[in-house]
Amino acid sequence: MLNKKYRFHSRGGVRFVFQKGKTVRTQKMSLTTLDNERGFTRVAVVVSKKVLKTAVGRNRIRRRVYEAIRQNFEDLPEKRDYIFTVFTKDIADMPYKDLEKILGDLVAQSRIS
RNA sequence: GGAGCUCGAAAGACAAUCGCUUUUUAAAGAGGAAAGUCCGGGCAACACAGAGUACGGUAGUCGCUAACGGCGACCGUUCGUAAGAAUAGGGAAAGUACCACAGAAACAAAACUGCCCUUCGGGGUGAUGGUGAAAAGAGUGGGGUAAGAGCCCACAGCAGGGUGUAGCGAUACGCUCUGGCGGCAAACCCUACCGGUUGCAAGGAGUGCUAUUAGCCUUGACUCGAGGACGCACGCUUACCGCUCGAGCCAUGGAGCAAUCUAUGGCCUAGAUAGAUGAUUGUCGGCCUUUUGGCUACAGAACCCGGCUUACUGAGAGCUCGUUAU
RNA sequence: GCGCCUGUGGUGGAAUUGGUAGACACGCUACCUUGAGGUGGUAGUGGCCAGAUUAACGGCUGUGCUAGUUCGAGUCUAGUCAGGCGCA
Repeated sequence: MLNKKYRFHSRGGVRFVFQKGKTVRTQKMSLTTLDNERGFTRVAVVVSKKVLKTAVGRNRIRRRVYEAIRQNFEDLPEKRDYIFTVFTKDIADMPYKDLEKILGDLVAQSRIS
C-alpha cells in the first residue's frame, strides 16, 4: 500500500483533475493526469461499484493497483496527479506481471501525448 | 446400508521479500455474519421528557433482560409415521362495513317453491329446492305428527354462566345450568400495554450584534404547561474533540429445566477518515481428478452494544423411521 | 450513516371498496394490397404440455421471489431480491 502522503481522494480534487487533465485509455483501465504545484506525485485509484459489487472485491483491485504503482513509483514523472480508473473486474485475478504491463503502457502513453 | 431431523466447533497454517495505519517504539491491527437496516437500548442535543388528544406499534401464559416486535420454559392449534417443525395465538355476546359468480334466499327474517289441512277465503309447516367457500347454520339415530320441526328422547360438537380438582398462570380433566350457535378484526373498530423528536452528517469548541419587550426556539400533528440568548450574522465545515474500558472478554465455582444471573481470579483486544489491516512467491493442509493440474465458501469495521433476518464452507455429535442379516 | 419509492406479456402502461388479470398503444407473426419495399387493410400474439404438424379443444402455470390471512390475493400482511431517489 502506498503511503498516505502520496494518495489523494478529496471530492473536489478528483473532479478538478478529471475536468482539466488529459486522459489515455485501454480496454481495462484509463489514466488521467494533470500537473500539480505541490512538488510531489499523487495517485488515486477509482473502482466503480458497477465493476464489482462486493466491497471485498473492490478493495482487492484497489490494493493490487496501489501495490503495482508502489513497486514502480520511480518510473512516474514527477509533480503530477494521476487517476487510474478501472473498468473490468479481471484486475482482481489477473497475473501480477500483466497488471504491471498495463500500468506501464498507460504511463508511457500519457508521457507521449 | 438407506431416508430424514436437530445441535454445532472452526472460519486453513507456516516462512521469505516489499509495504500500510495507530503508536507507550514495542506491539497490535476485519466478521460470524463486519451485510440488510427489520427491531431494541446506550450516548448526544433540546426540560436526563411533563399532561391530554391524535397517530403509530405489540398481542397465549410465566419468566429473562438495560430494553425489545428478542430469548427460554410451558399451554393451545396446525403439519409430519416419527425424531421434530411452524405458529400476528386478545375480543365477532359493543357497534359499523363486506361476503363476487351461482342460487328461491347470503346474514334476517320472510317471500318464492314444496309438503299437509281446507268451508277454496285461507291456515299450518320451515328437515323439499343441489347452487355455493359458506344455507333449519346444534350433527347422528329414534320417537312423534294431518304434514312437520330440539317438539321430545339417547349419544355427541362448540360457546357462555356457575362450580370442583391440578397448576403461579395460559390451560387440562370433570359436574351443572342456559339453548346462545356462519365467516371476516393481516376491514374499520373495542380492550390491555408500549412509544417525546432527531441522530456521531448528533453534538462541542471561535468572533461580532441584538436584550428580558416583541420575536424565535424546545424539531415532524394539535392544545396546555414549564422553560431558554435559546436568536441573528460571520467563521469553521478534507483539521481537533466526540473515538473506544465496554450491559467488555476469558477461566473456574455456585443458583436455575433453561434463557439468564452471580462470586473469585486474570486480561486490555482495530480506531481508520474516500478510509490502514495488504501484495508477491514458496512449502504443507483439505476437496476433486487417470495425470498434467484445478478448486479452497459467504464476504470488509466507520460512535458503541443486544437481538432478528439474509448470504455461505462445514469437522463432528445426538436422535427418528424403513430395509437387510444375525 | 439516515430516510423514502418502484417492480404486471417483447416495450410503455391500465386493472374503483379483495371477485374472469393483461384495457389501450407500440412492437412481432401470418395473409391481402405492390414488379419489390414502405404505407394501408384483416386476423392472431404471455409461457409450458408441443416433438416430424395448420395446430383446434383442453390442462397446468403466470403480476420480481418465498410464505401467510381469506372461500378467493396484482390488491392485505411479513420476509426477501433487484432497481432507483433524497439528505453534505
